Amino acid sequence: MANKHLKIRIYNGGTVAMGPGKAELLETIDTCGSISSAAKQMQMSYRRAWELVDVMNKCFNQPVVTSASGGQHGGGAHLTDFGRFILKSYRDLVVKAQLATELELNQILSNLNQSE
Amino acid sequence: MANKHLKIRIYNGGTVAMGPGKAELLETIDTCGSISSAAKQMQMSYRRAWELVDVMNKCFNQPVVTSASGGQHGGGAHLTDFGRFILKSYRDLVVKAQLATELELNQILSNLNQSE
DNA sequence: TATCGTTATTCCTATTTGAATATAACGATA
DNA sequence: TATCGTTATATTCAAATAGGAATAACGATA
Repeated sequence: MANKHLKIRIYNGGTVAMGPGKAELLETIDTCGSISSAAKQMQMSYRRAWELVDVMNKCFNQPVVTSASGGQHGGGAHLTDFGRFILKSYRDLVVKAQLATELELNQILSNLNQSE
Repeated sequence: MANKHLKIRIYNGGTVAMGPGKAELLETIDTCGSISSAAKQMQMSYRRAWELVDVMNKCFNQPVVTSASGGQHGGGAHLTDFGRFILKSYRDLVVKAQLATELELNQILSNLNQSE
């Protein structure tokens, strides 16, 4: 039953500004301190991780992640306060949505076949 | 600001059982009476519309759409009572989710750049 | 100034997706 | 039984997407 679930994405025009994957990436960058190590931990190419960050930074009116190259450890990336704010808003949004729609969600999920 | 919005999809494993596009298709089939005319109205290929219906019918433990070929007008398709039930559940779910997350949604949407 | 791991970017290829086309089957009706 | 518009399905081709590999730039440190 863990494979039946709800996903919420927030769009800016045709592009996803925030969603499950981007939120997870932000959290992983926060704990890892760099895009590359976050990508490795999430088993995602650096290219893709960087692109997701780029999309977010371009969608919002402030950067959610700042980064620098060079230095002793090659550089790194970290969430901005704004990034933390957006991330928390999204996480809260998902939780509240799940709570508020328990009835309807269950009406749908309980009628799904098993998958995988 | 109409281009900033939230989309909710419900997954059965890796496949989308219900989402904005499938819900709209169900409504259009309901008013049109056939997959082909619904596809035409939504400017979507018949092949794609049929596939979306097929995915839904396979995801759920009962069909959401039944169809028949042949007859005076070539046949047609219509929503089952179960299909109407799932559709209404999804529509209610989306409305309730929006209402319950107004604060967080606005915190995110208000920080998005304009797009298009 | 050489080293290091990371950021940032480009290029090319493989895979996936989507659309268009074609065709058979269907069955109520005239 | 001929007609009709639809369902259902396969095939092919173009387009979009994803992924991998390669490389330059960066800057603190030794």
